[in-house]
Amino acid sequence: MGAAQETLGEEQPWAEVSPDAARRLLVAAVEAFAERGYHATTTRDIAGRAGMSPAALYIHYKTKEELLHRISRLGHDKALTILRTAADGDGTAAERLSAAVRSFVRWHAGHHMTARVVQYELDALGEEHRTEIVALRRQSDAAVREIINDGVRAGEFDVPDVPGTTLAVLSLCIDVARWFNVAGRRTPDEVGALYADLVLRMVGASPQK
Amino acid sequence: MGAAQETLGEEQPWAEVSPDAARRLLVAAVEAFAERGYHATTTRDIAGRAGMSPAALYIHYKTKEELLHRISRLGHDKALTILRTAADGDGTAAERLSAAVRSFVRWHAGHHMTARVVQYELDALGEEHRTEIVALRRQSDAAVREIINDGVRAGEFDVPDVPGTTLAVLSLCIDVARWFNVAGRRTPDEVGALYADLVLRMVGASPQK
DNA sequence: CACTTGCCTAAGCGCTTGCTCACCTACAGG
DNA sequence: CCTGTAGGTGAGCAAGCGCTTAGGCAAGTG
Repeated sequence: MGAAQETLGEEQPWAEVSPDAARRLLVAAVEAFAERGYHATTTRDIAGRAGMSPAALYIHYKTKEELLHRISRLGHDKALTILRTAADGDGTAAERLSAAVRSFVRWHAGHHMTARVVQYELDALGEEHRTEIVALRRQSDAAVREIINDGVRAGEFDVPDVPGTTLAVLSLCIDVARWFNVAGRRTPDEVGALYADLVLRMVGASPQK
Repeated sequence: MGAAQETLGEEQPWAEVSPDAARRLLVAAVEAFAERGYHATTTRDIAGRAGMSPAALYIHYKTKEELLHRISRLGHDKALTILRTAADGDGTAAERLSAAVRSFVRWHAGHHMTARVVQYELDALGEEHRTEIVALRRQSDAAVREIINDGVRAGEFDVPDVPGTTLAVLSLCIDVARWFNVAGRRTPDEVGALYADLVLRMVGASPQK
């Protein structure tokens, strides 16, 4: 149901997870965590959604927290890849910032279930796993700050507070996962385009077509 | 500890809650919900923080969910008041939008524990309570949209997509509650000023001092 | 004084939780 | 044919959950 809608997007998700039973459990966990939150989700619920008995979960994952960590890790890897691809691309700073926001937002809207878990269940992770994930987030931050700094140096942007603006841009994009609704009026593409425009205005780039 | 820092802000919080024991429980619940989330917080934890036995909680509140509802209701009332005050104030649309964002963000940063509970534990509420709160949120949305519409009509703003931009502005402000940290480098005032500037850029208002 | 009222606790009930364990089945290799 | 391995189940344990109950104590009122 929910997962099917998400699958319609760009690529087959979680293709890297095997065997099949482990992937089905992980998909079920994403749905459950996104709908009810990590702590409100029971292992029986996850196993049930995957069509298995509660005990089957523990053949593929040591604990419920390991499931969350796997989801969080894969999601953050994807998010970082999106931002780094845009940051390392060709073109002006404005073009790269626009591409970064557009694709980052599109991912958060199109995979809003995964994104919700990835972005809002951070402190349900154990100590070690959380520090690992926080390191990935700092790299995402660096990628965006890099583009904005480039734009300022090139005279394309007018940004008095680069770290603050970087924070605001990422915050704006991430929060899409909270409010985006499949039944809503906007498609992920439309939100991406709108947000790219808004962010260019935030950095004082001359409006582009 | 955490509550003390929050108290340093504008006014004595939760002054409207009485008797004293009920207020202590509510403050304890805000801290606990903000730190660990509603579902991960136990009634024993809340009562313990308030220096009472677990059973004492049920003298003042029927259920744990009623505690969350009270917090959510008071918080949303406060947030709506802030936005309506700014929207109904004097001055140009740019001045009113700037004031709205500045005070709204200042509240989310200064009372980030309360704000976190208010903004991110919505679906832990029961059916009835949630619909009540959602109605308040729609009013907040209307207040901001009102200002932006005024600005467009007056020719002060250049906004192609008013509903979308309204959504983005509110989203940007709300997400402050997620990342704001007391130990961080920025004060609530500074974040408010930064965000007011960014939002004016988003609506294409001519830069003001 | 007796009696009510407001606020609180110790004990614990019924249930659900994350997780385990003994056992089952399908199938591949020798 | 036997045996090892991968992937599954039903039953259930210990712990913790939200919440209730019976009762205690201090202050206010007739």
